[in-house]
Amino acid sequence: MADHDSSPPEPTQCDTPDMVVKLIQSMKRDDLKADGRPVSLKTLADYLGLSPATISLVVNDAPGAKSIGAKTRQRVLAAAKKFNYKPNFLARSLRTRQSFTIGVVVPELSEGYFPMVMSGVEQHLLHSGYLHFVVSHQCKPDLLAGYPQLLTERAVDGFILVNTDLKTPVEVPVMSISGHKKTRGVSNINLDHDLAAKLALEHLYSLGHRSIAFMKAPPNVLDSEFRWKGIQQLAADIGISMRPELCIRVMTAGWTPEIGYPSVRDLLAARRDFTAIFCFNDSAAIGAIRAINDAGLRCPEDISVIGFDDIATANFTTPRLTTIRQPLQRMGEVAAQLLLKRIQHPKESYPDTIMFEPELVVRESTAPPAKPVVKKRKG
Amino acid sequence: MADHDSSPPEPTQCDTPDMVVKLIQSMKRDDLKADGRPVSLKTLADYLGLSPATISLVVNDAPGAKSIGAKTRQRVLAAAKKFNYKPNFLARSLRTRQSFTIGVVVPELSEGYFPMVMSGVEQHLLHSGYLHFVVSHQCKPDLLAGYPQLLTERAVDGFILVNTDLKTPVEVPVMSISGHKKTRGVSNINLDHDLAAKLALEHLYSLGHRSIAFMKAPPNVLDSEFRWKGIQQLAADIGISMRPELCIRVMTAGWTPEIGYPSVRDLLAARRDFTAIFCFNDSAAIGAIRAINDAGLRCPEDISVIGFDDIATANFTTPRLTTIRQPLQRMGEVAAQLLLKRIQHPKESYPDTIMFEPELVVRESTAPPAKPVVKKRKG
DNA sequence: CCTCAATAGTATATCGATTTATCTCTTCTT
DNA sequence: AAGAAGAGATAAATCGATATACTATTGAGG
Repeated sequence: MADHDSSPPEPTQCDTPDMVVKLIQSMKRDDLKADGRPVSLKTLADYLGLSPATISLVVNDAPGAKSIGAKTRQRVLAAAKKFNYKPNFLARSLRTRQSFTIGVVVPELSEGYFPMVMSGVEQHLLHSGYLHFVVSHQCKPDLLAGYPQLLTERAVDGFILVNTDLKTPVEVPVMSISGHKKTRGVSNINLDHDLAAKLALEHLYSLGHRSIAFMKAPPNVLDSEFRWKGIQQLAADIGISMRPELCIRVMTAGWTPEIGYPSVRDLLAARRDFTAIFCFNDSAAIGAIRAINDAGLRCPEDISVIGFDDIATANFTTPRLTTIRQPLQRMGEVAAQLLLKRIQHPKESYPDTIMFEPELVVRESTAPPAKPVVKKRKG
Repeated sequence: MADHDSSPPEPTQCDTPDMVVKLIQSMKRDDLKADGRPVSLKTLADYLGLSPATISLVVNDAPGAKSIGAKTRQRVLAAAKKFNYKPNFLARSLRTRQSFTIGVVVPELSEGYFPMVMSGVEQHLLHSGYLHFVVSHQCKPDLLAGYPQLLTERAVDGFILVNTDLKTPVEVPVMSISGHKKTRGVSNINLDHDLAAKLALEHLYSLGHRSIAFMKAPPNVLDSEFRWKGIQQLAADIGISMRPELCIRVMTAGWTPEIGYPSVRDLLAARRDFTAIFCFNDSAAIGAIRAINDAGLRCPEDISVIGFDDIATANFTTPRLTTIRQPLQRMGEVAAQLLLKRIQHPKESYPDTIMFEPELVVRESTAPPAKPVVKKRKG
């Protein structure tokens, strides 16, 4: 009756229903039914004269598939392949309560920092069959409160927060990169800021710098306080005094050079009794160098600059940037990895903090001060 | 019987089932049922003594809700609010065949270019209740082929491609930024590269440059050929000769300064008979300047450099970068906007190309050549 | 009193998969 | 021959919402 050229394998007098005939006849693309919808379990079941349950079991190689004969199994797999059957993700997610989707919350999509973290995150997630939603809250309170909510409604299986604190807890595992807040259900991925301070300050100190300016990050850089504490501690230990007049604090949010520029410009307008400046990230450092140049000074001859992060551009600025490298991509990767572990094995216990080690990358923006200002008096 | 403190409004002898009693009693959070699952239509229906259909109609303010009385409507809305009812996205998407999700495909998550486009995209999508998946194909053929497939399985309502060509067509609307390929169902968002070439070359020409080097983008920068054609055309018009020896072509993929550096370093090692160089993007320009400095030359005194894109860092490098600005954020925004229109009104007809105008941003990296090399002979 | 229309809401099928309990045959055992 | 065991597959409930067709009631009009 049906004059189709390709018949179901093992034709056990399968009474092909109309729909299937149409399917076969209209087959421009093997993966679309006559109505333009993708092939479903049911279509496949009708085609093979089996039940949807059987198909499902075989296709997923589920435990229950043990009871399906080898021959049938082959038939199913062959048909699935022939019609390029792909399970409907929404239907499956609805049933299994797993979306294979992660929510990623970042302050903004800017240069340098976030792309590096994200590329680590993406790399691991994609390997594991997960996709992710990205939202950027711009440090606006309403978005900060709303996005986790929104993502929860979208049924994400977990969160990765980058430099972002949750206002209200969520019901799924959370990884927080540079978050620092100890919360139940949240694992933190942080840098060892004490070590970072040590690397940076000892480097400057060993070059001969004694009068150092510090650019403290704005409050919405959550690492800020920790990095600051590390710096203060170490300055005390080494014997570098942190004169308040030389500690500038950026107050505006953002991860672009625009952040570093005005504060250093203003500082230089007010005073020049320092030989180095420690910036809270590389972008700010680029802004700082620009301000130094604009003030008619040179980096590093007049003022050394050290940055933080080691973004891709750092190695190509003039001068090349000396900086404290954060293994950002790796941190993103580990965040993704641990998150998936926590999602897949929720019962186990997991570390609530994972610490990464920074690394000093010496390039050209730091050098011995031209006229070393040695401060003798201590404490 | 049920001694709960909060009874359903309008107690029309509603025979609260056990479940509801438990619900009320265990109410730590109003939005979770006793079993820890979110409140569903059914829960709400049982609670109010109505049918799920009614709740659905009212909550969605659907056309059919006209037939629901004002009093009932109020009760439903009040209860929905009280229990913080949020429809299950997966269930809804399954039924309505709309995921409110867009797939965004980019080559990589790098500095500069992509974050700017993405922030425009994100801004518009979020406003409209859409989220997006981001995948980066790294210019690898298998990923390039696989990701659109993957995203299709995830039931995205549309695609935004950034500097990416689809290998096989998809069934949903597509916006292609910097794509240039005319395909049915794909709208292109492009820059006017002829104008861009004009702006750049006339700027250099008017400064007195006659011997100009050109850095041609690698093949995986899809704008490459168009920008190149525009440049060649204009060079001919103006009377600037493009000597092949001065046309360098970057072959490796990537959007970091690392791309521009080696080619310019090698060029300078071979010859120095040019006074300006036109780079295919700002990152490459940063790399180029670095190579110029490393060769013991100065920018712009010895060699002027002009970039492309106007990324955030361009205004803070030393020297500040003269560049051709692409309205990247705006392009992302328009892509998102038109995509949603196409998704929501598929029948209408839409432009297959939207052209944006570039803008010349003059900063410090271009200046008159120290010893203008005037070439008199023409064609 | 009957009909028509409007009002208020519900029953039911559906979207496409997953999962568990069950059912039907064989075949083997005793 | 009865019963157990196992193989092979399925029926049916479920996930949570949406959309269409339908019922029941009331009131108005003739």
